Amino acid sequence: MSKIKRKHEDEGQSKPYKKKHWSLGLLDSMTDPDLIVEEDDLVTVIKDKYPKAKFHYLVLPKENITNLKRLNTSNIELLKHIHICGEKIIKKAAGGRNFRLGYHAVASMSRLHLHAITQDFDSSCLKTKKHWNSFTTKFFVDSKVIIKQLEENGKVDLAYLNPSELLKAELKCHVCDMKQGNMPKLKAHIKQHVQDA
DNA sequence: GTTCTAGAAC
DNA sequence: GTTCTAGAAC
Repeated sequence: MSKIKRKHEDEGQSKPYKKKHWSLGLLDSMTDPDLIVEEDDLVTVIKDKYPKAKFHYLVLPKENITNLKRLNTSNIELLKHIHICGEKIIKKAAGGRNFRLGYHAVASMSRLHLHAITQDFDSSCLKTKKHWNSFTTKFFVDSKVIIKQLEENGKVDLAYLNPSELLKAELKCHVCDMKQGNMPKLKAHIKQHVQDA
């Protein structure tokens, strides 16, 4: 089941191939049949291309909303819909498992996306301190917090979190708070919590 | 966001 | 000598 490649379509006499910037990659993923899980008029649900846990999905609006800063009160209903879609897919695919629904305080990839991710963090794609801290510190902002902020302030502003500092924090187990010296040790450590969950 | 790899850390 | 991380990528 190899997927069809289409990278040579710009070869030949036509204008030179101009590669899209990596930060726009989610827009391609949103139309990739291999990644799409569910879809409706408002959102697309895809599998994260580099999942950081056994179950890791992204819920993205079809509307061109770049990031959290672009949100205003008119988007509240959309955010609630995104939340429900995340909840639904994770319960359907990974029913009974612990999971979180949230946004990265500062996302690398364009197009607003909700992470729906189980808390096993059992994945070979989870490699760096930045990965870890982006899902286990306050850098990961619960969807409900975002919605509440939008309702109360009419906008989302997370500057108070000092996001870039959060990513440099010491490695700490998300279950028992035990500090770990490096990523391999952390990954070995969290395996002992799997039975608990 | 990932890949690659130099050089730090062990 | 091997493991691990952090920074460049035109």
